[in-house]
Amino acid sequence: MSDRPTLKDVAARAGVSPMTVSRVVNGEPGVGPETAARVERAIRDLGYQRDAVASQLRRKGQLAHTIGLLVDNVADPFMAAFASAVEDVARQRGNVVLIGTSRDDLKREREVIAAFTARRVDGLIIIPVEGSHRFLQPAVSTGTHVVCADRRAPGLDVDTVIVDNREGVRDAVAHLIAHGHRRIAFLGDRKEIWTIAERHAGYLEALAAAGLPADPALVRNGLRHAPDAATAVKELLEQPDPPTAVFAGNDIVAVGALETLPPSVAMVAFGDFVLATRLDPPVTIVYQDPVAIGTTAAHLLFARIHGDLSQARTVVLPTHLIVRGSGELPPRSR
Amino acid sequence: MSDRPTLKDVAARAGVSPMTVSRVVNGEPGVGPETAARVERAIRDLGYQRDAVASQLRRKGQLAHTIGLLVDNVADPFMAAFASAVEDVARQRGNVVLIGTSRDDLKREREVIAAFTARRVDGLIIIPVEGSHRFLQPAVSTGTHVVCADRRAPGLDVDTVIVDNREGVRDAVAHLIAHGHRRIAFLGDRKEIWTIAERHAGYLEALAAAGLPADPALVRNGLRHAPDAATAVKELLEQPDPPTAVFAGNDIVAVGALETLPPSVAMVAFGDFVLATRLDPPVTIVYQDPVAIGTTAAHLLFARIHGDLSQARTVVLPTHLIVRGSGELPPRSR
DNA sequence: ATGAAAGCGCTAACAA
DNA sequence: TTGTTAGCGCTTTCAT
Repeated sequence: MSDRPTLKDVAARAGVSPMTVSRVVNGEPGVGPETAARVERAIRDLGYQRDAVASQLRRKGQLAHTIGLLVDNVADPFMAAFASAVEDVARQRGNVVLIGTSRDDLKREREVIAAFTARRVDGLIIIPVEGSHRFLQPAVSTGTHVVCADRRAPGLDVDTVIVDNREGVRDAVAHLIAHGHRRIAFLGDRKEIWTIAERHAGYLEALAAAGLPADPALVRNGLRHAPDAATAVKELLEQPDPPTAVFAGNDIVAVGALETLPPSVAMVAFGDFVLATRLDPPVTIVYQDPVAIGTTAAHLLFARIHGDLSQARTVVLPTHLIVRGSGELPPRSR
Repeated sequence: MSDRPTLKDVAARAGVSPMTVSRVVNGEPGVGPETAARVERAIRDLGYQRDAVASQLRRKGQLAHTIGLLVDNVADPFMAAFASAVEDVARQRGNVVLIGTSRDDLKREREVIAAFTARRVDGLIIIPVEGSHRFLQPAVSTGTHVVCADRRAPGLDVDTVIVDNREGVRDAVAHLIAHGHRRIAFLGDRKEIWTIAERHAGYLEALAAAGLPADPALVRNGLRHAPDAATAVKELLEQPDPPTAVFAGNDIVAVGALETLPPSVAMVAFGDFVLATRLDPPVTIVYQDPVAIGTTAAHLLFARIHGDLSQARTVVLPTHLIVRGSGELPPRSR
């Protein structure tokens, strides 16, 4: 296990100065073809690879070609697809991606982001957890660009890519109402999460628009994992005057709910999931495109990195109601 | 957008030498409490954060506390769960993770790995694509530790974490045979992928052990996406003497196959997937634990990074046949 | 076309 | 306890 070869080693072997090697490595002009060939040869012989760390240090104001990506949980299908899209764009642009997870914990988010900025990333794409993100301000003002995705971050004036959660849910709940439902349950993850709060608001707006009462007994929040949702559904259906329809606030909740939800109860879910079309009835969803969110966020970030100085903007991507059956069931007393 | 403050800036503000600030930042002894307090203050005032890049450069032989993780595709649920586990262990150990994807392309894999090693990662965890990995040898011999996960890499003598694919499939196909099936189809992803080749081998072994002929017309490989599998199933069932059971070589193929597979045809799938229990019939699977694979790989890597010099070893994790219904259906002519 | 000197931000090694 | 000097591997700047 020897040391990795340096510029100097290559220079010595090729019988030139380190500077000449540097020029060859970086494809800069001003090296004779004969010399260049000799240097190339030495590079290959030694298996030399430029040290990006050292290079970055000297090139002041230069880019690290590294971005940081912070998600809540990579194992979540939505975030996995999102992260995949970000990585793809980054790669096309010759960047590498540092990935980290917050697990819905602001302290952890701060630590991960600190570890990223300590490594001088050029920018960050984050799915922010609840809480103030003012701690990012110093990084932002010293040139680290930040883009928020999926959720807004309060007190942070940066580019943001979201979908219109409120509208998506409003339409979906109106859809259930149009099919005759009056008692519609809302199942959500932690309501501190921005998207969940928005979706809950959309739910309430749809009820209000139809002149229906909002019964708190039909709302269950804080469902983090699938089994939580399964239990919540069971409890909801056991109470007097149970819901005839259920709105699931995200894919994980939907999948959990489906473990205990009888096929006769109508359902619409926010976000798509595998095999939703294969269930009986197939599950009607509010579709959002994680790849589009990731791609858009990445493009915004790279625009900033490459000098875009315009005002921070918010891109709102559309959602689509995809009708498959479960949301069109009539209300049915059980 | 000012420059980020350096050690020197802090030193000037606190009226001490840079070295003293360095000591405070790194929690080293030999600084008077009074001085330390003044330095801390200056650090906070300026919003100073240590530059990990510069620090790493000087501390020769020291660690970057960064590892590289290469998967085929982060959006794949198996790899997402795997990556999540790796990230978790890395974080616990104070490391950050560079993530990259190969998309089943050796050239891309090489490029991503080169980008990682150029940044002096302490180690790599890779799900290798098909092909020689000898290009990693220089990195390995200059101290970059490598662990392979999920698949073996030919010609690379490094720690490897896999499951016993062959045995898992053998048992599953034997299970189908025990339930009376004689014509069992095999649906696989690209057979160049190590796991798929192993699974196919297990399939053939089970048939041979039961004295059944291996009909090539029942084998479909190269199914990369769900729709490919759906089409393959349709074609298989249309041919004369169609299969009465199907073995799906991975979760993606399974989900695709289920789009067109009639409930009367038996099925066992390799790898679990969401809602497998909710289908009719629920899907019998060969379970493998992506989190265990990721955790094990990460532990092996960190052991190496921290000086483990023992011979490269292979950890083989078990699989489990989880009986749910679809694999216990009797053969039925259609 | 090539090289020498200096320095990026930090820390190892050695004073004082 | 504190500071000085040198240098990590590279690139900028300025010479030749």
